[in-house]
Amino acid sequence: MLYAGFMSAALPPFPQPQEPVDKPHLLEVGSAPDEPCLRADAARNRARLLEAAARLIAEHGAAGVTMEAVAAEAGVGKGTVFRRFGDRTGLLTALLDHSAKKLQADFLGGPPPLGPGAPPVERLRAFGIAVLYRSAEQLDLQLAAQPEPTRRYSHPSARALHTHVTMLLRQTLPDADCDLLAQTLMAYLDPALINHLTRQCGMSMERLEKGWLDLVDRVTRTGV
Amino acid sequence: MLYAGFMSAALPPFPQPQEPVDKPHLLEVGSAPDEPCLRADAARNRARLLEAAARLIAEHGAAGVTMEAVAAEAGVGKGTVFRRFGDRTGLLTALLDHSAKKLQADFLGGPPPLGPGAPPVERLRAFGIAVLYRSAEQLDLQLAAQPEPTRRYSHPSARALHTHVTMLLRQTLPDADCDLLAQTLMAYLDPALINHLTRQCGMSMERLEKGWLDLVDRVTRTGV
DNA sequence: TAACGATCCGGACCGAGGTCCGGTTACGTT
DNA sequence: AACGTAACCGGACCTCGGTCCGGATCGTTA
Repeated sequence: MLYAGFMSAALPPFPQPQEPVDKPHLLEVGSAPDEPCLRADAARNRARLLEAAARLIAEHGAAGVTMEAVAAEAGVGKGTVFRRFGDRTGLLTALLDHSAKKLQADFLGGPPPLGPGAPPVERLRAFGIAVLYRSAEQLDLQLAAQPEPTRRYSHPSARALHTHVTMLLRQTLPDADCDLLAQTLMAYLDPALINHLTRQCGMSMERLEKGWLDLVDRVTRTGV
Repeated sequence: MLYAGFMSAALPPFPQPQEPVDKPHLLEVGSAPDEPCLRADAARNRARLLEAAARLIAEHGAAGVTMEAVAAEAGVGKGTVFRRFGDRTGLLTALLDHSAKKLQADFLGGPPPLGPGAPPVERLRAFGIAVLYRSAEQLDLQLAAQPEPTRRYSHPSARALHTHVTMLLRQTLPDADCDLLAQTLMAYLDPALINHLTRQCGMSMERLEKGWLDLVDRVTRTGV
């Protein structure tokens, strides 16, 4: 099983034709009981689609899989795919949802140094390493799931990570513009960059890791 | 006139069907006299296409212009557009070529603090500000011209900037992994990020500017 | 200037993402 | 159990980026 999170939330009363429907519900830790829950057939199809996508991607690579093929493999109409996941990015993102939620759980409530309990800078270091390796594992999928430039940073998952880094930074550098610094740190962990450095420049993961630790040091080094 | 650089280089002897043809010739400072020069009609059409594209983009925005429309506006076949510029990204990049070359000339041979003559850190500061404002001016075009994640960092223009930053860093931090640090600094100047921060988060350019100066300080701050 | 070959042109063609809407199905209600 | 409606399904359809190749052009050589 590569996927998870089969429940999803529907939009407000209005079934306005062709809208996402499958918002990434990260960070919704026990809030509003707002889960209309899919109709039985819809849920079944959703599951089938994720399975089918995972199968095809394992076989042909994320880049070589067409939406129509996924629909066919799932024994479902093309419209159903788009109704459920909005667009290609949405489907791919849903496949990453499991590991995304796990990561989030780890740094929100897991054991130190990733989770609470360790000093902020320590957590920051661990965070980077964790993200680095997670991205490396699923590079192809991460790349294929990357939305167009306009949406890249507004994506809920990206914002969650960014928010966390900002918080850690603020605990260390109360007077700095942590929002911007966090953005910079996150940029270092961008899958596209990791891809470039490892596959096109031939750098080793160890080097990237060292680079992260060094970067964190430099950024958090308080005044001269 | 928004465009420039009407000359272009053709590929080796073999006219292998459907290949770029219009490589961005940045960094070719007076090297090989390797410029077969386009045939008259080809050059004429290239110019027409750039004009047409600039017109349409000014009118409908970079995102709302189709390749076919550009071809039509230029009174040319669709195939001609792709033969000349390879793909959509290629055409958009060509439109940015003028300002790209100007920027490059400025920091390679212009007056300090951008050009040689000022201390490296000073040049780095000026460089970031310059790139920041250049991107802000042509945000839409820069966004639309951004290639897919896999090619983003390998693009010649990006590499040129990166190389320069690396050099400046190495003059300041001879013992650091300047390649990686440069990548981080460049990431701060990514058009997609600037777009997000200014238009989606509502930050001011002044804040971004301060952020850059601060970042450069932190990164170049030599050991405790 | 006539003829020839390399280069280029154009628009029909293809594949893939995304949309639409008539028909179908699930589920609460009576 | 029959019914009504909201939600869902499917696949035809559209658009747009990108490809292909027969035919037209340019520039050169004789």
